[in-house]
Amino acid sequence: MKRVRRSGEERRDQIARAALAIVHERGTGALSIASVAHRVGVAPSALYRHFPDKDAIVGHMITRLGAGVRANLERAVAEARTDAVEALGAFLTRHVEFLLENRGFPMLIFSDLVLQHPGRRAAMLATLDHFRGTIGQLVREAQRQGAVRSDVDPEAAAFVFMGLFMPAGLHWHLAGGRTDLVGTVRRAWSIYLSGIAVPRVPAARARAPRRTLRQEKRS
Amino acid sequence: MKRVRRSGEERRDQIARAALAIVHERGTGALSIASVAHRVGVAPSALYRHFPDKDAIVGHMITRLGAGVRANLERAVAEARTDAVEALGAFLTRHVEFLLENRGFPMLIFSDLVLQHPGRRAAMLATLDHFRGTIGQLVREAQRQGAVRSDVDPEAAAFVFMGLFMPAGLHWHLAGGRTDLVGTVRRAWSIYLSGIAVPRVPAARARAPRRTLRQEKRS
DNA sequence: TGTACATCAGTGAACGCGCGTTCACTGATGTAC
DNA sequence: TGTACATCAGTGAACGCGCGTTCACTGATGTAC
Repeated sequence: MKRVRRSGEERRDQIARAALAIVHERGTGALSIASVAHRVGVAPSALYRHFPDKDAIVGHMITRLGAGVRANLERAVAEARTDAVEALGAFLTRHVEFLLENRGFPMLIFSDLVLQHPGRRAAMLATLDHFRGTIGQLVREAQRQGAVRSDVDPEAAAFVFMGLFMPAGLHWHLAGGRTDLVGTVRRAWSIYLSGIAVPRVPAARARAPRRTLRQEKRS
Repeated sequence: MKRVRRSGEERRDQIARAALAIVHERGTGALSIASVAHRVGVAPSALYRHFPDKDAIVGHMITRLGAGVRANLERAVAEARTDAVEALGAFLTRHVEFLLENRGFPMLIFSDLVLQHPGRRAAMLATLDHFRGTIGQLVREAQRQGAVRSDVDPEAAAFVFMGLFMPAGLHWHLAGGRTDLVGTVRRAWSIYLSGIAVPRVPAARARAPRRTLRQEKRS
């Protein structure tokens, strides 16, 4: 067999990507040293040159994915200074695109690899709290900007926000990627916006329309 | 060892309940013939007197759970004749209670046991479509009853409805059951209602208030 | 009520299999001289 | 530019382990007489 030698970090990322692809295509139960090695094109024992054990491979995958989610959130916070509602909408789209690029991610979160591993479970809870907290912060910012009703509970609004992509994602996954995930999430976002936005004032007392609040059109 | 003999269907249900408890407590990876048998208090080989193989045990669990969800949905449809919005709210509470009584259920749905099993995956998609379809139907009924705005897309509203308990449930699970799941879902329901309900008419043109539409109070 | 028998839930040893991991060895690559 | 050597990614055989499942056997329970 021809041996192809690769240097450290390049191989580590390649292994993590192969592992995520296997989780997406065949589930976490198919994630074995043998299956990852086969996908990378290497003998199973070769993986131990790059990671101390299987657990470290899973850890590397999750760390990279968590960093991706946090980067998107930070970008949303920066964008929220000008228009918090638009920042929320843009983040939602970006987050769905991120999930589409890392399709094994949701399955990984709900798997034993995370839920039965105390450290990673705690880290996942912290990430979830960070996610909720940031969304809640953006909702408060939107309230300050006058785009979201002041009687809306930002905490609850953050929970509902996370619910905008979860059912659509589950359906998309069960249907084998044959549903319009982006469109479904966009329509859900539209309803969400109606639920939290400052209502349109009666025509007689109308102020100038908000340009930045891009409400979706419904058929 | 003392042998305790049990008749057929009683044992089958006991085995299914033990399996679900193991999934909840230790994850699907810990669901083995040995672990289930140990929990039931029987030798591993004894399970083969009640099920042809492990797959049949998983199938029995899922069938029972699916029937529970469908029963709750049918009850909601019956209740919707008088007040569809109240039926939706009551169903949401009942569904959360059902999840609390069958705590391994969400983990089971997202596991390889369902996702990597073509038949069960198709059945799960059908159940999800049935769920969405029924909720959409209730939203349409609520529109006919004048409680939900006519410009709301019932399909999208059904997706958002499913998102009301998913993030709260995930958070509850990651936090080890130490969050107020029922309260969180109730607050999410409140925001959802604001998003789809017919807006309160200005005081000058106010009609009689709808008694049956119980909107949650926010602090 | 007492006895003989059929039924069938439960048992424990054994199996083949894929798993994660170890380890002595290989040989291509980069570097020092 | 050529040679000797250190480095280290990759190899394949071997390991112990838990898995799902099989199978001949056990013995308590229910029933027929």
